[in-house]
Amino acid sequence: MTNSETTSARRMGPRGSPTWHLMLDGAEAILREEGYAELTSRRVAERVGIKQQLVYYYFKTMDDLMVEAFRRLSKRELERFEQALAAERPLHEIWGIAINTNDARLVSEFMALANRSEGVKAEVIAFIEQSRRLQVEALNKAIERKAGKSAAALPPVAATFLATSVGLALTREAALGISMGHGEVAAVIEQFISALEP
Amino acid sequence: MTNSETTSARRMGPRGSPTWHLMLDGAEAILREEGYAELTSRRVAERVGIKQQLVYYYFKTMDDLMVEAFRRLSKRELERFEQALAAERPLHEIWGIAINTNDARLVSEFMALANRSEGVKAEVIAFIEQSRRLQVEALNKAIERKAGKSAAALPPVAATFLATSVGLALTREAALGISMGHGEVAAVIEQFISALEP
DNA sequence: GTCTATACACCGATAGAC
DNA sequence: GTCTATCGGTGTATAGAC
Repeated sequence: MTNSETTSARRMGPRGSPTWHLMLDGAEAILREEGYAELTSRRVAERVGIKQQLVYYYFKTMDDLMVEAFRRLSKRELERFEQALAAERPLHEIWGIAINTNDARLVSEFMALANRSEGVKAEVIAFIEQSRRLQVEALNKAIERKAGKSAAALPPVAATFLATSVGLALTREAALGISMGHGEVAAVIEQFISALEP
Repeated sequence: MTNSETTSARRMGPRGSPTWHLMLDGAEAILREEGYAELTSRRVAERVGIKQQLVYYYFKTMDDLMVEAFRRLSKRELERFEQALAAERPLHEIWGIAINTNDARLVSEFMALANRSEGVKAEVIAFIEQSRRLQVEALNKAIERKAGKSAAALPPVAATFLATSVGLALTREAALGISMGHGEVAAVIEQFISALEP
């Protein structure tokens, strides 16, 4: 009875259609510019120039819309990662991605969202673990390439974790207008990275 | 005319009264357990067992309530910092505070809130800068104490930034149920800290 | 100091016409 | 595929009685 599948299934639009993508574009823009508190069916509709109720033709609930939005973003980001990490100095690439301001806000909004939506949470966890896996793999390959190097300096997983978390903190603070110590930290990290990956 | 000070000032209760604190306690609990999306006058009232409208007797707007809540928390945390940092191995103390799960959630909710409220934003910025200043000061003193030591290893401000950002990332991921690489990172950081502060 | 009454905006979601 | 109509719920905030 409480099952939402069996009866009275509302009529639904096709996943992946142009309008479907348009709505997710709108949702992304709202998250990026205004934060998840403003992510409502009405605001999405307003943004893409359609009526509010049409959102529910393409997405069963707002929660579904959020999950789909993150899923799409996640896929896109992971592909970018794979491409970047294939370069010869993956640690440099990881650092470059980590301090990229553009998607930092978006990612952090989704992380906040993960605390309120089980569906989003599952996707966020999968994304973090998968990107870490990719990064570690890339680092391992790079180490093998110049084999015998002083690999004992830092386990790959620790290196990626460090780069990612420091990069996130830098961009988050920069968004607030804080810069205290940023120059010093960036210098230390970059020097360190260059030592590992000449 | 648009000034909210001049006329028709609503009747307001005293700042700092027991009920005032009670409401901030409720607000903190909500942020900690449910996130800032649930921080509404109705939920606060429900939590502390009073009527919703009474919130507006003690706080002009919900935004004011949030600012006051962070102000009170901030003061409390900075006092804890000052006390902890007076110990003989401040870097160890900073790390201990950074991986303290308890207030991490609270702080990160306020950071998200800072994106939506100018008032909260100003307080958050002041807090981050002040706590960093305290940490750097404590580290400098510790370095002077065992003077001549290999201080060139890492600028104090970089050390505190690293500890804080990695600690935050660890606790945030742990809250999501992720543990991949955490052991390795913690080991690296702790070994590093012990090398600087034997 | 706390309550009742109340206004008004916005939200998620459904039903059904075109 | 998109629209109109519409519901019940929840949010912020104010006015005024006790």
